[in-house]
Amino acid sequence: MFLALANPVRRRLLRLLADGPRTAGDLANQFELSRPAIAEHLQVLRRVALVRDVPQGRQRHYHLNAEPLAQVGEWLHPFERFWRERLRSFADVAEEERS
Amino acid sequence: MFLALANPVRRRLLRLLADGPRTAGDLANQFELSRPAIAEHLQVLRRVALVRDVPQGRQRHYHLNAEPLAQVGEWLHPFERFWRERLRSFADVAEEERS
DNA sequence: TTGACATGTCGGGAGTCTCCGACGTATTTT
DNA sequence: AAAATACGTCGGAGACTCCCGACATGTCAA
Repeated sequence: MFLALANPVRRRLLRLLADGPRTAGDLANQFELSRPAIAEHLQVLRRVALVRDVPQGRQRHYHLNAEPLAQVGEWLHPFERFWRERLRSFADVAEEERS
Repeated sequence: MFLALANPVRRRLLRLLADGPRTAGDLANQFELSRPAIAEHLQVLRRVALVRDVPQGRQRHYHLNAEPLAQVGEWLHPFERFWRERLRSFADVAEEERS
């Protein structure tokens, strides 16, 4: 999961798919990389269920399945208070200065 | 950043530090790994500013600096709607079934 | 000052990641 | 049926990750 997100190409793939489904070749054309490289990245994303593929004729439409990302959100949650607290205290200071 | 979180040992280090500062040796004792291994993980976390170290005598106290994690939250944000929508529609279905 | 202690860093081995060209497979077109 | 298209996967090269034992550095205690 975190490992799948550790690669910038895969993160960009996910962002692209957030705008709607795309074919494998279409996705590959968005990068400087070779088509096999993208195919392998898509395989990684498929393994952690972040994308699903729907064969359609000789093409293959990939679409996002963002739900597993919720796990990341859950992991992140206990830490949120740290930067939110910091933001709140910053706001408080601003508040104080205004009065 | 994402790369730093890609390792389970480093994620566990961060969770440990969320409860308060600890010395390097103390942290190392929480793992089956050798002390040098932990020292290197801490170096990675230091490089992305997720931890800070405060030398104190011959020990070194590490403490969490969670702010860079906000970047992860920001990256995640555009995807949140996907699973939140799904959760809402699930709730709607439950609501419907009850009536 | 000498010895013990807490820690960082180096060298190197085993495994993994990332990438590519080449090849195999299924589907559509001619 | 044959050629073209859209893919996936394989073999292998190069870089990187993770780990450890050994060593270096700095600090406190006797």
